[in-house]
Amino acid sequence: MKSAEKYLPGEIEGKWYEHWDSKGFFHSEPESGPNARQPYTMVIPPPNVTGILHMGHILNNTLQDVLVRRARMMGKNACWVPGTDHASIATEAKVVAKLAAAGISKNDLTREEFLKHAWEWKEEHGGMILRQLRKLGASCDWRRTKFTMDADMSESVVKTFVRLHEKGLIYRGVRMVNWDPAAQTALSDEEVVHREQQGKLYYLRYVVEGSSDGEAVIVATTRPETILGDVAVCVNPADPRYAALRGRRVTVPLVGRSVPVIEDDYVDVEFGTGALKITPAHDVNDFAIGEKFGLEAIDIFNPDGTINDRVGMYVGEDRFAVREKIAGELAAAGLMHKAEDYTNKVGFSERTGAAIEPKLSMQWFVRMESLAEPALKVVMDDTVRFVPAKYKNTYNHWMSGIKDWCISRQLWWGQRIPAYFLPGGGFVVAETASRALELARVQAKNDALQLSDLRQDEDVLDTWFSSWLWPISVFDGVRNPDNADINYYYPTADLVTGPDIIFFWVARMIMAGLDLRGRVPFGAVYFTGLVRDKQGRKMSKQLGNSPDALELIEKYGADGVRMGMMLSTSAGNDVMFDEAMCEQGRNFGNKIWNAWRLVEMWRDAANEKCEAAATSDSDGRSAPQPEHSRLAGEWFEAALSRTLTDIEADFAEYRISDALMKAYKLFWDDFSGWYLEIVKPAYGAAIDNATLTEAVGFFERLLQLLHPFIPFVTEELWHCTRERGENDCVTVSRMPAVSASQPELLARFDLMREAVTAIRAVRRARNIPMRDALELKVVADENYPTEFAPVLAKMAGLGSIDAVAEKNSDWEAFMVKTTRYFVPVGERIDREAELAKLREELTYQQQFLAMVMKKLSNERFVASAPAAVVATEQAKRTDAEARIAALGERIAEMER
RNA sequence: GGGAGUUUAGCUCAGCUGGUUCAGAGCAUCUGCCUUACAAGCAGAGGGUCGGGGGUUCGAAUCCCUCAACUCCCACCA
Repeated sequence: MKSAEKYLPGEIEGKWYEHWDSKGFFHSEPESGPNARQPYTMVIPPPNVTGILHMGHILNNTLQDVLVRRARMMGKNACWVPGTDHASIATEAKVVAKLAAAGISKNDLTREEFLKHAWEWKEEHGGMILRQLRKLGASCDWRRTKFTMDADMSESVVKTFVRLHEKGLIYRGVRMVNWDPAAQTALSDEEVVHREQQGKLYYLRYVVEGSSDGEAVIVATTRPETILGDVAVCVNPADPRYAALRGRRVTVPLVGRSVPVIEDDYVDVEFGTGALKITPAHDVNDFAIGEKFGLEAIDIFNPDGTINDRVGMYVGEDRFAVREKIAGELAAAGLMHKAEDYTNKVGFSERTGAAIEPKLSMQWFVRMESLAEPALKVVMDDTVRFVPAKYKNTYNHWMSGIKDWCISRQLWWGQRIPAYFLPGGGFVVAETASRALELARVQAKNDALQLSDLRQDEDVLDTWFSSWLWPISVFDGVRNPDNADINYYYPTADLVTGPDIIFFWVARMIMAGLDLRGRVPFGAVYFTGLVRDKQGRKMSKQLGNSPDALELIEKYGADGVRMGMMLSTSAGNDVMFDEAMCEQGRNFGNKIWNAWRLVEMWRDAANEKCEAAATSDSDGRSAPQPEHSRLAGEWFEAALSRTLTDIEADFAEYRISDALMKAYKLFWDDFSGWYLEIVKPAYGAAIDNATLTEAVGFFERLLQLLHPFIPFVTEELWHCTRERGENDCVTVSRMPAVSASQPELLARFDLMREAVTAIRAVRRARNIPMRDALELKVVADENYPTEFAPVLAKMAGLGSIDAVAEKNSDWEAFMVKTTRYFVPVGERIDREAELAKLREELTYQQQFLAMVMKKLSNERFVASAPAAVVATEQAKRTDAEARIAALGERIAEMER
């Protein structure tokens, strides 16, 4: 295949994805036997089924794809399972909104009707994000695509619920829960976000009963509307101010209810007035106190946050409207002592944004303590490695103080709780209705009980109750715990996700993994940061500061966008995303493209010559390989090998951006800037076969090295380097092997490069063009890379290199390490400038030597520093002394 | 209120258990080049008291203390 003239990512990307997919390169099956490959398993953090690709997904999935593609090329049997999440509350909210727009209220529909709409919505909008992931190049095993509400996945969820219930880890009870009045469901603690809010602190007068002078207790509250549910006023028993109130009763303002004054040391004497109103139904602490004192809990709210008819005031009005209104009426009635500005933290629903109402209700909970204990241990001892490790702290803190998990949601979209209520009270929990009936008959001691007598719990389970099974359920390991897939693929290798769901998801997956399979679900968790914009703001829809992911891909190519992301990310740190990075990525693709065009040009020229030779019957054999090309090959082999080694180390530490940067520099600087320039034939000359073969070979290995990062352009060019069958793709090729490390060779090549740079500087200063050959003189010592002289000659445009012992006055001089080089520039030498430069250099070297000598003459240094450190200081001294001597000589010569 | 983290060049970040001329990289900037692979490029250059202060040490960007700024997480003070 011949490369196109210009690098246009849009023209090649889609084509290759289709090809990979049609070949099934990303599909994995378990292997066994002596030749079985090791699995490398990863499960995608399932995006919301109706979501669309945003920058966070790009970051997250590119990282995963890099890891998966690399593992595949390292000879592992890579399996990356994709899928989507039903996102109970968010999806239901969307469906409700859509129905509302069509004039349909959820309340008018039956559960079945609503679910039909929801499934329609899912079919229509679902899975778009998965198609977008293909654009990004994600090498998922699409045949394994899962949805958390697929029949088998739901079965796994129900089975797990039953199992945990049997183990006594699930219970039902009336608890204070976080009530979302918008979604009209309970939420787990993790789904509530606390934000500061400007409000008022109202000081209300509770008149003491039986006092003639209108004596009152002043109570401070931020929520005056809740006085409707007041059942007591509480003071600290040690508070002398209220000693006289012991055993008295007070009247709740406006409401007129008579409530007792109780005493509990929970009350902070310092805060407010030291007197607290007790509203057990609407405050967690009040609830605890209410229980302690056996007080009634008066729930004053409807599920939607309006006032109910329990008290008969403000019925049907919204809680916030009532707050305003009641404050005014209290003031009018002289029951408002004062109101002051106050900032407090209010909980909001993560999904709907509604202010959370603490509400007493009957819910299902999972007992967490016994699950959390082993799950904490495996993270602290690195059985599950957290990258970066700082998240171990966060995890530890949460796990140590873990609360029970409220798993019931008053929604329809999700797995319905498999609990069945009996007509005469009580309930049974079972995987199926028929099993439930069996159990119910036993429990009720009534064989005549029919299915229609049972009433299944209306609630569904928290979405995370299905997500926490994900690494197991995608391999059907819940229903069939001994199947081939789960045995081969579990535990997975790495998990890539955001720290924001460390509790929601990561912690719970570890618990589920340990509980269901006795093994952790993954070996490492790589936490990505948040994607922020250039100004450091979180990317969000509201701010509109998030670039359209697909437009970016359109503009820079998926390779460019992937590269832009990878360049600006390090584990756990937020990504300050800058589109300029994508441009850099695109430019890199262009660089690779053009480098190939150069090599291809040489090849075409060589072939033409060969054909011409064949027809003209003359000798068509290639010229012998020039020495500089042979040397360049030797060097680049070593450079490539070193980079491969370094990159391996980076991957072991999950330093993906470092790895990419190394590959980037290897390609751009070493390969394109040096190797290709060294072996480039003179204008009009043909390249020799040996060099051409070697150059193509290097190019192919570079493509392999780069492929995990930028899969598309590398695949395209892979098919240009030689004729290949349709199965011969870089994506399924084996990563090149590392050859022997040659640090000495690389170091000496670098000395040569420095000499080239110095000679180029001389040319620039004297305005000597490359076509004018220079003669280099060198006082060769052990730091003179004599073996690379042919390369030096070519790259610096030298006519000759001669060993000399002494400097001539019209030679311009420079040093590389301890080696002295001279370039005769004839009349063009600028004596004064040269002298000034030399003196400056001399001063620097003298200062440096003085510094070294100070160290070395410090007895304590020599005595306490390790021998190796002292030795390097000695070497520095020798070097510096040599340089100073040389500089002195040169200056003396110049001055002569 | 508790905890964690960050602070190094204009920007984004490396710098692992203190010691290689350690003060780095990429991008950006500036200078000179349209040199037949690439101007999405080439050859170069400039740029930082490593947040402030104090300490430990022969030696500190690196360890300790302290102050400051920013970020995140957790938490029931009305």
